[in-house]
Amino acid sequence: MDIENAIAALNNPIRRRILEWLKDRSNFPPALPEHADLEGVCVGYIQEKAGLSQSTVSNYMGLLKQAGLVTAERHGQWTFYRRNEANIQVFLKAVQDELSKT
Amino acid sequence: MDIENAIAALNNPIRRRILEWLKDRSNFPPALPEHADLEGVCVGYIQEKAGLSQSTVSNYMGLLKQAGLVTAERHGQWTFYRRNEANIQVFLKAVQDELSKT
DNA sequence: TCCATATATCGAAATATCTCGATATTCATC
DNA sequence: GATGAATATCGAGATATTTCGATATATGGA
Repeated sequence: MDIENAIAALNNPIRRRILEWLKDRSNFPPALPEHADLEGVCVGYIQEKAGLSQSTVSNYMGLLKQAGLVTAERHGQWTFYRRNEANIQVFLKAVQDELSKT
Repeated sequence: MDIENAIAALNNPIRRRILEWLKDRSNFPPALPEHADLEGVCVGYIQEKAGLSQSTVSNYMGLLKQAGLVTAERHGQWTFYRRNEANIQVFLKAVQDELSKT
């Protein structure tokens, strides 16, 4: 958990929005039947929702992953991204500890 | 309290460090006798501690102020900056609300 | 009024980020 | 092994940030 990378990754409204969307799978189209049991959302769905180019969204997800805010799992030709809830909490605690006075 | 500006202001290790230093007045040289009753730290002291140019530090403090993380008070030729604890808490709450899942 | 001090603002060069289209890689299917 | 689909990586132009020195502004004192 790198607070430096995490803040940089969060310093962009669309990346923050993606993290919010990923809170709820129902923000995206239903998974394909063969993916019904898998967690996370594929890049294509995120791209469609964000309205940015494929390469930009892939890059964004890479930044979020490098920051530890999401995890990636490959299944066939798809990469499924989902929030890393534990690390997000670690980050929030770290920011709170750094910013709070006492 | 603008979460957008605040994250941008915090996306810099020295600005975050300045906010930490400002938690405790004793991180800086003692105030001049005529300022003994005033809150906050003047730009010169912050500059000295940060080891950056005067214009850079003035710019940094302006960014932190615009983000609502500090307040500025002019007294004579000095500007005294101090943390805006209330807004910092508001910011922390906002980030928590935006990032936390539930 | 003139000068020194503290801070703010300006202009610019170096670097980083954003965002894209093009290309490469990976994997499933025929 | 050729093809198509999903994703990653590359290279580049546009824009933003960093940081500085120089200059402007404000204030207090001789």
